[in-house]
Amino acid sequence: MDNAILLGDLADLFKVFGDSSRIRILYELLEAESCVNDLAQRLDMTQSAVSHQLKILKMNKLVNNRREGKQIIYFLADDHVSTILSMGREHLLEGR
Amino acid sequence: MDNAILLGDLADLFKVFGDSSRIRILYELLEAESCVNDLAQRLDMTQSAVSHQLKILKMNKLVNNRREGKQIIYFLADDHVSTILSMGREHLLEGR
DNA sequence: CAAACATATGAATAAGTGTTCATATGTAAA
DNA sequence: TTTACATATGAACACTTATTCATATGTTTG
Repeated sequence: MDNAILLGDLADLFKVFGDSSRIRILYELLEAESCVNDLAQRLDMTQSAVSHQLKILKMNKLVNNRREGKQIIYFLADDHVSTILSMGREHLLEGR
Repeated sequence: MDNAILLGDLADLFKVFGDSSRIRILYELLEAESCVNDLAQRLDMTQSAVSHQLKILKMNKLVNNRREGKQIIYFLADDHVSTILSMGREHLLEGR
């Protein structure tokens, strides 16, 4: 058995969380799944910028999507996302 | 009461984890507290590079240090560090 | 106090990255 | 099959950042 994880991969995963635009997208999706334009509007970002970031989130399996008519609905891939975010929050809260 | 966390701060925290040098340092410290030169040797990094990264880890309260004679011993600040690392590992392991 | 050892720091450089702009792809409606 | 809508993509630019090199700070030993 080989449970070993490449530390580089681990760093790459955290790198995804290390951008405030992506964090804000994840938080939005934590509340409700939504399409690209809705995210862009709510976060006051360009449609292009959101799309670029969603691609990165998807590649890292943090979000998934499905087509629904014209639009594409994005949603969180699993609950690791919210767990990881919570751990980060806790660390910040205790460091006050 | 205000439990709110600035999402930018959260991103900044994860940014710290998003570098393989820092992750490797944290993993070494997870096994045993150590001084700068030992880390540099074991990780095959410059003493300067290690020192620079330790400074960032310290600023973010992920590690602490104490002086012991000539050398300065670094160690993990709390167990959030290992918890956060574990969450990341789990996500990677399940995505296979 | 001087020499040796351990760590920290600052400037410079190279590599990586997020956003914007323009445009392409793909889907639904007329 | 045009037209309009929703999203994706690629190139360019500005910005951040990790490492290296040289050197400074601080501690112990002779």
